[in-house]
Amino acid sequence: MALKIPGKSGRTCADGRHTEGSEQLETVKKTTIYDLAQLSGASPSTVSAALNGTWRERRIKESTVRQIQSIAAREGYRTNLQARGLRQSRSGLAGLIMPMYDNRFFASLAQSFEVEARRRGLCPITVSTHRDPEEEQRTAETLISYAVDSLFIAGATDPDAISRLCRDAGLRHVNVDLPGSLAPSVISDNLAGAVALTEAMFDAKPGADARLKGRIYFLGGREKDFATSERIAGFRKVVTRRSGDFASEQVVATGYNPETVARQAQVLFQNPETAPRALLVNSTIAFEGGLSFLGSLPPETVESLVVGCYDYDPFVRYLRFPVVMVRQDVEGLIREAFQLLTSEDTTPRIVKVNPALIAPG
Amino acid sequence: MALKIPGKSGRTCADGRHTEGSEQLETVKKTTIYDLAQLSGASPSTVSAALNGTWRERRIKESTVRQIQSIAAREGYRTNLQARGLRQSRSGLAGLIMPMYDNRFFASLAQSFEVEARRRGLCPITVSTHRDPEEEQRTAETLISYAVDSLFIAGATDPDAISRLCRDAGLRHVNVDLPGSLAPSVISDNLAGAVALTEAMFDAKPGADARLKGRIYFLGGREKDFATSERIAGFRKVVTRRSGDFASEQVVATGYNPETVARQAQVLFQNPETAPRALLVNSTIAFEGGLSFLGSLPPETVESLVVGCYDYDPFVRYLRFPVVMVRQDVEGLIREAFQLLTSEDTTPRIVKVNPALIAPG
DNA sequence: TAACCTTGCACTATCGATTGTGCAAAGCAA
DNA sequence: TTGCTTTGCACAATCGATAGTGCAAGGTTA
Repeated sequence: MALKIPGKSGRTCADGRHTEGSEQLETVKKTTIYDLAQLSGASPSTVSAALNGTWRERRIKESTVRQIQSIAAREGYRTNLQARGLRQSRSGLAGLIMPMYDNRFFASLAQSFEVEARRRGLCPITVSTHRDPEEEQRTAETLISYAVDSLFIAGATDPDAISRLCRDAGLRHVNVDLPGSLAPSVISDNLAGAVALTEAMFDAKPGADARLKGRIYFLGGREKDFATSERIAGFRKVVTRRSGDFASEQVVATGYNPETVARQAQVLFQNPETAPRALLVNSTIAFEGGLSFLGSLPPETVESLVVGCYDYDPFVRYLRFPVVMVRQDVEGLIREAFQLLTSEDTTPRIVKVNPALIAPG
Repeated sequence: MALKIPGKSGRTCADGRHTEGSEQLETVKKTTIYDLAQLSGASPSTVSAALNGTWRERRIKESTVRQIQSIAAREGYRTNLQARGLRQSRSGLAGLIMPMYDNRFFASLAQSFEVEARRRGLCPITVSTHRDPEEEQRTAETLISYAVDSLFIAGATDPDAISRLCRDAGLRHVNVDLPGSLAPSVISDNLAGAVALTEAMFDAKPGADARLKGRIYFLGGREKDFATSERIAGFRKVVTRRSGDFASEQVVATGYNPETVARQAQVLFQNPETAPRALLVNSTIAFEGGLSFLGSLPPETVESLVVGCYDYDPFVRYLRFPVVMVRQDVEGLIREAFQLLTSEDTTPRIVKVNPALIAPG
């Protein structure tokens, strides 16, 4: 499938220009407020005030300030933020801990997070932890040690463990996407999303209430997962109402692994009596597995199938068949998260944000 | 298309548990080496050495060390990394600046970066800048001010501007994906990739050399972009050789915007004499636009088309028609980047890493 | 002109670590 | 016992900023 492109070697060097070169990496001495004090004839504290904006309240003459500022600019002065952070025990950093980057949802989450953080004058910093609980802890500890001013914990395996760390450090934090019991949490309304998605699947073709009786399935995810269990509940609710009937076999949720999901789909289609007429796949990752199996079915079977995906990926819109998707309101999640963070009330609670239904086409 | 799911409101509160509550956020006083010194009867410097691993060379008795360590553990001591960083003028942080997260390539890049950084005992930190040159500069300055130990600059609009900032700060850095002239750079071998992709498109159906003469097009990207121009060169080289002919109209590269690309595709297909029989789309973003147009064509036209995409997305494999893709060797890029960074030689140069061809199916 | 207020800044402690240096006690050889 | 080396640690300076406080010079009011 993946072919290494035959080049001279796996690695090529070229273009050994020596235009400017960076000679003395270690020699550079960064200019400090003390240097500027020397140069301007003012004291370090005056220089500091002139440059950090507190000069008015410290009653420094405006002309002095301007002079210092121009010298600072000339010398290429940059505030040492570690020193400032140490003194103020704040850093101006806002941290986001996520499981991974290469997933539409988390990628957009990071994107929105950065926008909102910058809007608030914070420097956003993102670290992913690969769903490794220890890595999560270590990362949280590290960020705390750098005195981040706030921490967003998205999709952590153990949010409460991180909460405890934050609490010990007196650090404001929120859980996003996966709730915890020790801090405010913002999550998608998975139940509402699943209800809407399932309804949409029933409504996709006329006469579905009877046609889909016992033939609509929920595929992918883990029943114990908070989000999955809520989604299953929504699915079940609608199926029961529309079909007048619900069997536990209609839920196959034993993981996200694409290969596993593909196998499970295959099993579902084996018995023509009960073969799916509608398939709700939980997450794009599981969906990849579903797709790789559906590709092996005869086109007419696939065409007659109603497919839903609880997650969003733009390319899914261009598949051989229409797919109803649910997209989480990432901007909404982040906005609420910042709101929770800035509110005085830090009692643990859950705020739900409604996702959006993405119709096919 | 996107319907707000009708809930009671856009926002729901629930579950106002008061289990543990975090009362005194501001009150917490973090324990320092001075506290531990008090508790253990040792001096702060001894405590410091006991905890940071330098105790052997400072000739501290092992029993003392153990005692201090156990007290530290009991008190939940965490090193204040800002203080350490200030003193050592190093931070233990490795920074990555990227344009965005929600793109497979950059997402994987961040992922690989984190793995490699952790392997080297660094704390990886990623910030995206939305292709905004000023944001890039600001972010670089901020990271430098936090004394990151190294900086990876991926896909920056102006790598050299960032290089200058780094140089002034004596900071090791590399360019990734987009080369600069002031620092070592690691990039994909776009020419080789385009050559391989174009060849694969010619080889997709027998007798293509004649059939595709004047009917194979390059779509998307900007000719001035470094990567795009290299890819066009590769495309052109193969087309010229296989068709014995190449017209400048066969390249339509005026941006990545999906809507624009869709329009341009439409124009290409208007004249049946010259309508594309093969289409190489540059980047998945442009590909989205191409897809949305192809969806409007009669299925048989699309089926007979040979499609290539210079970029990778797993869902593209499940489209109505086969697509040859090129996937950049992200792990390779990052590995080379770290190598360049740790080498003593900081002269600007370019290292090329071969991408991989992903055959359809 | 005395008493007081305002302006404009300098001095100095402080944040929490690291690190060069000094020095007493213990150990050892002569 | 003397003199020297090693062991084990304490002291104090330092990184670069911020912030509380003090104080002289110039203005104002009575």
